[in-house]
Amino acid sequence: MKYFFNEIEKRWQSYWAENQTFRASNSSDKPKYYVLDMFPYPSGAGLHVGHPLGYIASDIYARYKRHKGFNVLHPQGYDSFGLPAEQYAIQTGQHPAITTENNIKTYRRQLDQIGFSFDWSREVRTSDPKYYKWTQWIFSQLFRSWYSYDEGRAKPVEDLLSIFEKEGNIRLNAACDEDVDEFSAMEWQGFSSEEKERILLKYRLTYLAETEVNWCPELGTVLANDEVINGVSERGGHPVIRKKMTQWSMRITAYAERLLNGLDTIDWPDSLKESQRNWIGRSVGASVRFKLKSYEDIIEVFTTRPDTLFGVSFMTLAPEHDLVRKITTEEQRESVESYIEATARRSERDRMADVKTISGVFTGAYAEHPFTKEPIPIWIGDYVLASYGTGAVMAVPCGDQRDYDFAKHYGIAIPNIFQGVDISEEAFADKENTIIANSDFLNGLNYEEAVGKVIQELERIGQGEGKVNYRLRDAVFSRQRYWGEPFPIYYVNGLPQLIDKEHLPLLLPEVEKYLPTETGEPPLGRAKTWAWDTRSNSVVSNQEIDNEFVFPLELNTMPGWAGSSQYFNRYMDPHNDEEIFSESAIGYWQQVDLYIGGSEHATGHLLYSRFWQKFMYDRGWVNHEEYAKKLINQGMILGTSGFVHRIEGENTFISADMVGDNKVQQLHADVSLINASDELDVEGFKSWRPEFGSAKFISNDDGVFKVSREVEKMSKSKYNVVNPDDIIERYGADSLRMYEMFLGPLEQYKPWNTAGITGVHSFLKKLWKLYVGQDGLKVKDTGPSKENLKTLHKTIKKVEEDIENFSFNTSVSTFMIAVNELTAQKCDSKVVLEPLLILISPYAPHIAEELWHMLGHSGSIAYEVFPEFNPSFLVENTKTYPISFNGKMRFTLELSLDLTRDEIESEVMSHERTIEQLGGREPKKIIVVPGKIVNIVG
RNA sequence: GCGGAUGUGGUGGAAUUGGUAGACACGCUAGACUUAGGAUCUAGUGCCGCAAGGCGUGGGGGUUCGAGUCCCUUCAUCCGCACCA
Repeated sequence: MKYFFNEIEKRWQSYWAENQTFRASNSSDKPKYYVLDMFPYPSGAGLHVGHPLGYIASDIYARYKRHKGFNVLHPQGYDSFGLPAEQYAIQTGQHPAITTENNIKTYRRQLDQIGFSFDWSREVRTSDPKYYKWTQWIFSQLFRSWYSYDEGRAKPVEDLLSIFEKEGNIRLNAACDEDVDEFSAMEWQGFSSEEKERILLKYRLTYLAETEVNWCPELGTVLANDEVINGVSERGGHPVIRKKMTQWSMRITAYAERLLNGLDTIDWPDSLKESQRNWIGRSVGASVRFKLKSYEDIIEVFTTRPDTLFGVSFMTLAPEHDLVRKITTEEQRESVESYIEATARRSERDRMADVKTISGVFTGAYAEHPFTKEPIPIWIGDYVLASYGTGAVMAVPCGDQRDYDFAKHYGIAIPNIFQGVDISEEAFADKENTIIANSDFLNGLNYEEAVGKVIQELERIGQGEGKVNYRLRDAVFSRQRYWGEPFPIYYVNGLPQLIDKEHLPLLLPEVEKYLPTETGEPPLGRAKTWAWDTRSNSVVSNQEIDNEFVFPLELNTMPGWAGSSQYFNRYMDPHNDEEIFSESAIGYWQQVDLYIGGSEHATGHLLYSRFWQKFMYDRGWVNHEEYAKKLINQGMILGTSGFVHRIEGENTFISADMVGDNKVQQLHADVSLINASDELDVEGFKSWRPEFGSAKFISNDDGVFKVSREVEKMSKSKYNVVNPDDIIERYGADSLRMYEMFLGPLEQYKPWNTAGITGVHSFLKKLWKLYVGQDGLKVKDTGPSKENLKTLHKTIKKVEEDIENFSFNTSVSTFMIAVNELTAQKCDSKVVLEPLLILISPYAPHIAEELWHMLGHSGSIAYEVFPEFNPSFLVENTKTYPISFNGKMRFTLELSLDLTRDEIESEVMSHERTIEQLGGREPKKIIVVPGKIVNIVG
């Protein structure tokens, strides 16, 4: 009987579907385990072999945990709102919902044939109204909440109202907009309800604000900071400019400190945590307020070096700073104005790229030093960023290289405030070895002492205090797109009003075109039925807007990360129409135990979702502040592109090893036309690209045409995509699964190389032959040999360790060794071969099910409990051998695992060694040299 | 500039806590059996050398009886952040 993998795999996939084998229950006697994948965006191109890597790893772990007796939740869904479907809609007029539905069908078919153990009964789609109802609900809860710094948590707005009623906002320590004025309880009570609403909006966790945003004219939308890479859009690479717009924002900055501290409590990769720490960008220092010489206004700066306050010789403001125009003197006005204009014209990208040029202009105005009262000239310069700190810096040229360069360039004084340091060539920025001088009350102090002292003095005179500053900005939450969640918001006199939970979801309206309107409004501006009737609480025609009962609805939609920020909790109770999830569901599943996904989401999804989780926690809807205990980043599988070489200016291609001094262009050739020896199928290439049908091809001396190879991201446009369908067709899903794991460590980036798959494929054939001969099943009820058992238990031990450490690649090797050994031993004992199947089934579930079935079992192998590891079979011979070294003799003792502690002890004592270093472990091997125990292995 | 990671055969990669480096697989070499199986089986395969033997984990140094592993230093590659005050 041959191993017909295609037949076997289809049979078991339909068995699992029919029997709902992997359906998880929300109650069980077993302990729970939640294994989560980052759900995919269903793109039109379908899956390539790189996509399932993480899914295979998590599936192995999920199946392993079931074998270990856990009730495993392993769901899957689709992040189905997004730009590509919308752009396709703009081009073709096809509704994004249809595109999305088709793409999902392809994804599901491809996922199914890999044999994942997903519980599809819990599938969620972010574009499904039943799902986005709850995305809208969370938005409304954020709208109804504010953040108390005193209590360190989010609270309902009602609490804020009662504080305002009782004592105004004078003593309030809450996250809010910069421009909130103080008011007393009396004043609050005197405000109109409209004024009250405007003030409340400044405290809500999601709020409307005129913000400077990353506007991408090409995409017609605003992008979040993490969607802008080097000044161009992440998607499409279009230029991005700064623009002021009224937008919804999320007050994520309120959570900056907790997002940072929380990182210490979770088992996530260090590099990813570091990215988030960089992104949050905490720096400790002081806020200092400088009085202006001729105005009432003050300039507030943030500095990490308040100890150098006496070294200030000028100040620099960002050109966009609010006070610039006001304080500029008449003589300087012209040059200041032209500088501001020049800066505005430069894109953020140019500004970043051009770090070396020093530029700035004197405003003519002076500030006053808080202690010496000396005048400090105020400059503007584009090295100061409006978006960081207060957009103003106190310049200390002796202690900061940029300030130093600026001062040198414009001939500003560079006073030295460091004891025994030469600053004639460059600034001295070393905090550790600082002794302050020429600084009045700070003289003789080191960095730490000086910081403490100066902050104390600043506080005393009311011109500053210690401060922690963050790089993290509030997250812009509006997108000028069609294919996203509508905001549950309508406007009365320009003020946002929430639509109640009972009337959600607010469905996405139909539009004729998916482009922005002629007047530049978002696509929802084209919807004819997009007004809110407060009497019927329903959507009605825009024509009915009467400013009394019927009001306009929000035209923006939510960004991609909205739908992905709570999906992991929704899986716990995905069909609940009354609540986002029930208390009992969240109480049972608690949090994600293992989350596997790509590191590209480090500062996007993985930060925003932590933020929402903390908010949900504050309001008591979830019971863990971090939703994912452990996270693993799977490395990308890269493509190996092939390049043909065309001689410049001619329609002649030349074999890669014949190029020599010829000037050539490199062109991508489809990888399916290239064999493992880098030889091109020339005829295939000609018909693949008709324009090259008549081209000449110069082969090498062996008569073959070679291509050159390069490792790149797998992508359609690079013609290096390997489709899993083809691999499965030829080698089977089990081979694909095992090979993807065998390719290398899970976390590593690695190129796909189809050639090596024959190794794991022939392993599966050998495995099959171990159980099945020409006349059928070979397995017998005979007793196992000691050797058989040793192989089995060695394998169990190693594979368990490997899975627990996520070293899936080495366990594939372990299986190969085991099968080779058992084949050599001619093992036919059921006692050995049955548990081996359970061990292999997470990796190659189809062949395991088939053989399990052939062994006479009626149910699925998926819930069989893993065999216990029994170390007594791991008998090693005790070996002693002398090794001579440096004229002295040393010797190694190898003791077997089945010795008791006492036996080991006496063995060691007989060599007159101490036992202290043995610890509590049961050693397998003790290595001893004369005089001391060197090491214990075991 | 700051931070993180990685350097092992022709290739992907193994090597628990410092203990026989190169498991396993690809590829390659030779052979066997057969030519409809994308075969299978046997032997070999780090480098130099006929051999004895020597050399070997990016380079240099150190600790140790012993270093791929620990420490210092240096080089290379990749990733994140960045006129961040």
